[in-house]
Amino acid sequence: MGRSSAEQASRNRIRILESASRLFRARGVEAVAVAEVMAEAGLTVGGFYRHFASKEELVREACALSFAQAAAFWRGAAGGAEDPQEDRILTILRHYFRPRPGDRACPLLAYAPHLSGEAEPPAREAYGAGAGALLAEFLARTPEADPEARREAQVIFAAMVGAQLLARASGGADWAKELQEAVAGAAARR
Amino acid sequence: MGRSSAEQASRNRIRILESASRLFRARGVEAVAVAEVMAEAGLTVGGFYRHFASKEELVREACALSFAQAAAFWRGAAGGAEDPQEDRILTILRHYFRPRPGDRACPLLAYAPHLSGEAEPPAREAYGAGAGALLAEFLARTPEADPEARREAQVIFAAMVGAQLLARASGGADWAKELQEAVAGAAARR
DNA sequence: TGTACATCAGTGAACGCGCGTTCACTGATGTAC
DNA sequence: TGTACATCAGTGAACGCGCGTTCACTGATGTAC
Repeated sequence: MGRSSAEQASRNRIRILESASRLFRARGVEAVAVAEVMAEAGLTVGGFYRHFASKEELVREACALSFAQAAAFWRGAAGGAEDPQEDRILTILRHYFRPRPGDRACPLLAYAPHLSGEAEPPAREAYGAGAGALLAEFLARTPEADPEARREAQVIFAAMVGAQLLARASGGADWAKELQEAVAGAAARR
Repeated sequence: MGRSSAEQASRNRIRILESASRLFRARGVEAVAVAEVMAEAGLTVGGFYRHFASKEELVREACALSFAQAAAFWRGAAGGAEDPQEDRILTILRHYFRPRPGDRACPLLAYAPHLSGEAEPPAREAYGAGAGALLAEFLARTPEADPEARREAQVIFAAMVGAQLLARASGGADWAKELQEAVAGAAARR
């Protein structure tokens, strides 16, 4: 196989990013090799560096994509609730805790470990921007003029992430499930 | 250097665990090499396998130790509050968010990434037990007979963990600090 | 108590493996005339 | 439009490095007599 056309090449670039987003969300950044991402995209390792300067750069762009996908999913989930009167935050939260295929796992958790250690600023910024946007999506479902409701929603957002982390890490311990229920209860009771 | 005495050996074993606990909490399990743990304990790599069957086994025991240390620290922090009338959950939470040396970082976050992926059950159980005990320590500071207060404390616990995760991963983004403040506010207002 | 010997904690080098990255090469694409 | 040539997306093997683990060896410790 020789050189690909410019259009084919940019299609491939997108495929690589989509594969990376899926795999990183499913198994985390460290556990996924560049070669695996390329194979998933139907390519071989060598070509990778025609598209990205390093794995770090791939992580940055895949991270941004993952957050964009999650935000779009939240919009769809909250918009498409059966009962339009139902609390939209609660809808998102139910979706969040529902078991789902790994490749749609929450980027908030999936990319965090790789960044908490020794990551460079650009990667942190990609995460910070994406996660901030997701939080904004969440808080947009709360009355503008009510700062108290906003703070409550912030607490619920943080609790949602924390409870999910603990449930995953403990392998679904009972106390972790109890935490999730408490968070869902708080969201319902707002 | 030849064989060490039985007492020296068991002292060394403890030193290895303490080094591992420090390093794992500071930088995470994956980022710390066995050789580094041994060097920190004043030993060399080769001797490691006289004490532990594998790195995984070290992780399990270090994880248990880290949680025990954190629980003891919480007890001390809550017990030693200047104003004995001050809310003890709030005291723990203030401690939790306060910046501190990496080697005292929260095991809830430090060990989670290594387990969320493909860890074996025994490691998950060590985490589940330790984290469950830490949660119990937290909930013990809430009135026994008030199930509503208990649920509130559970939400605050989860929110505390989630807010800290987001603050770390985003590198201290403004929105993350705002989350932390909202959580602290909720704990104060209980 | 003293002596001979087996045990085994700790050493330091080497092995094996996975992974990020590089490189010479291929041949279709794009371009200049 | 056709032709000659440069470009460069993608290939597949190789390199280099870090890390978990193994291994032959050392010599102090522990034990049997």
